[in-house]
This record gives sequence, C-alpha cells and structure tokens, in this order.
Amino acid sequence: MKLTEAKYKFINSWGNFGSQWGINKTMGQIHGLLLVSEELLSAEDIMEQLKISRGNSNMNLHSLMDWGLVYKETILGERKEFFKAEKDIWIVAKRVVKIRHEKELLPMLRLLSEINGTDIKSNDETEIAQIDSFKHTINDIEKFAKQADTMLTRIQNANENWFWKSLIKLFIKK
Amino acid sequence: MKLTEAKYKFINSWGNFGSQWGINKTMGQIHGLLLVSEELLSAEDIMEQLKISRGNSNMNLHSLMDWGLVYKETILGERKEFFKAEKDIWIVAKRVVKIRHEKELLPMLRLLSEINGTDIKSNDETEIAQIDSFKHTINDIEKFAKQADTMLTRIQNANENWFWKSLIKLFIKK
DNA sequence: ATAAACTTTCAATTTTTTCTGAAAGTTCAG
DNA sequence: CTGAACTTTCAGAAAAAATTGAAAGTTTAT
Repeated sequence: MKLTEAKYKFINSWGNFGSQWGINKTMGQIHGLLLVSEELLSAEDIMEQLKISRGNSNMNLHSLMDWGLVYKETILGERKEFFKAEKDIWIVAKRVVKIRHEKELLPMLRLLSEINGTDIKSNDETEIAQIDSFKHTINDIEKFAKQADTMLTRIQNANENWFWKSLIKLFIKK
Repeated sequence: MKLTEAKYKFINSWGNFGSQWGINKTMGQIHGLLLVSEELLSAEDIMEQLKISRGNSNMNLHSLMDWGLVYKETILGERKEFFKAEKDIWIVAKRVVKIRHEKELLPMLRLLSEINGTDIKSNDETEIAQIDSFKHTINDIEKFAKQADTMLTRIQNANENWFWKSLIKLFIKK
C-alpha cells in the first residue's frame, strides 16, 4: 500500500468515526489529517488536501480548537497560522468525554433532579395511580446517571496506564 | 408540577439525549414515552401521544426492537400489537454500548489492523521519511482501540452492582 | 496611510436525515 | 373466500445539518 493511500483511508475512516461522536465528518477528517501529518498545516493546506472550502476549513478548525483536539502554532517569520493535532489518544479521548459529559449528561442530570425534586400532582384518578411508578422510573434513571457522572469526572483526572491496568485487573479478578 | 407536564419534559429530553447516542429524536421519544408508561402502548397510541405519523411510529418501533430497547407484546383477545420498553437502565445502557461497539469501534479496529498489517511503500523521498511516524501514530491508536474493545466486551457480561461498586472502589483507592 | 496577506463571517445553496401519508401487504374471524 | 383490522413500505416532502464562496474584517510591513 502507498503511504498516500493509507493516509487517505485513515482520514476518511476517522471522519466517519467522528461523525458518530458528535464531531462532524469534516471536523473528523481535519483532525485525522493533522494526526497523520508530522508537519504543521495551514488552513490553506487543509483546504487543498481535503478539497473543502475556506469557510469550512476555518470553522471546523475552530471547533477542533474549542474541543481541545487541535492547537494553533506560529512559525517564526511566517504570517500564516499553522495547526497541529493532539496526538496523544488518551488525551483526545478524555477531551471528547469531557465535552460530551458537559453537553449531554449534565443537562439530563439537571432535568432528572428537577423532576425528582418537584411534587407531582394530578386531579385525575388514573394519573394519581401512576405517579409512584413514574417517580420510581425517574429515580432509577437519576441514580444511574449520577454514577456515570461520578465516573466520567474521575476519568478526567486519571492517568492512562493506571486506568487501563486497573480496569483490566478488575475484570480479570471477577 | 402536573404528571403530564413532567412526562412531557422527560420524553422530550430523552429524545434529545438519544439523538446524541445514535438514536434519532423520535426514536428516543418513543422509548421515553414507553419508559414512563406503565401500560402497554400500541403503535396508534404512540402516534397520537407524540403526534407523529404511522410510518414514523412503525419504523422507529422496529429500530428500537432491533436495538433491543423495546419489546413487542400481545394482549389476549386483541388483534393489535403492543409495545413496552426495557426499563432496566443498566440493560438499556449495555444494549446501546453493544450496538455502538459493533457499528463504530469494530470497523475502526478492522481498518487499523489492516493498515498496521500492510507494508507501506513509497517512491518519494519525503514520504519515505514519514512512514515511520505514520505507522507509529496508527499503532498507538490501534492499541487504544483494542483496550477499549476489551473493556466494552467485558461490560457486556458485567453485573451492574458489581460493576459500579468495583469502579468506585478503584477510583477511590487511587 | 496603504496594500498585501491572511482570517472570519454569513446568506445562500447543497447534502443528508427524518417524516409523512397513502397505497400495498398481511392476518384472521366468520 | 371476503373484508375488516392491523402492519409495512416507500416515494416525495419537510426539516436539519453541513458547506460554499464571496465579502468584510484584521493584522502587519513598509
């Protein structure tokens, strides 16, 4: 296989992969391209290599920077901005987990706790009978969500080697 | 708060939540509705309550069944099909993890191993210098993906209480 | 102060995804 | 059989998401 071909395959696959993780396809492709590029790339390089427009390139680079997956760098004497990817996959995963935690789990937790904290009333006979079961369901979900929340928070501060080693030990000891 | 209002809020939020987990909004809403309904619901009930079309209701119920999140039931003497949700959130989470594992991680693993298993060649001087670094990157990613794969596979067989208890212990002992 | 080099923005367009609803298909009681 | 009750399908419509590209904005060297 040619290097170019391998890179191309990887970049595309990384794009699809990303699009299932709340990162759109182009965003994933840009990250993929930067992952397999040793050199820094400019917005223009990216436009050319991925055949995308200036605006698209710019917008997604900024999203990637917001997510903390890509960094901006300057080369002395050059006017342009250059970019490089975070290549430590553990860090990449932690960043993705962090963002999704904030964007998805926290709002859900807020809602669940709001529902659980409110008195639920009804005038209708049939409905009154259902209140208990409803509260029970919501409560179960909240418990689960809280466990997940604790977990995700802790992963933020975990060290990779320790994390995998411990997890594997955990599952083996079973 | 009225029960109806609380349910409505939950269903909507569950829909949005789902749409970030590879489950489209309506699919999430149907699951949410079934989660907070004690009784079995028919496709028609769902259409009415969520104000969606027959086709939409049918299609998404089938997707939910494919995911293993909803079951079909029959009521003796009734011609219609009725549905109920899997209410054990641990099972729900495991099912979602399983599907995403298969749909997302496995294809990525296949690609990575393909790339890692192939000899990468090039005629271009500059490219030759890059091959090592490329292989290194892909290899790192593959290692990570394999760890995740092992983990996810094991979660499939884990028992909820044991899982959370062990994980929490793990993070505290740190 | 100017212009070249570069970045950002955003309305309009394109692409992708989801939804509708009517028609076709199935099942079953009589 | 027949037709009523119910389910499935799918082409077209609608909605949502992503992309373009040109214009506006910024920065820097001179």
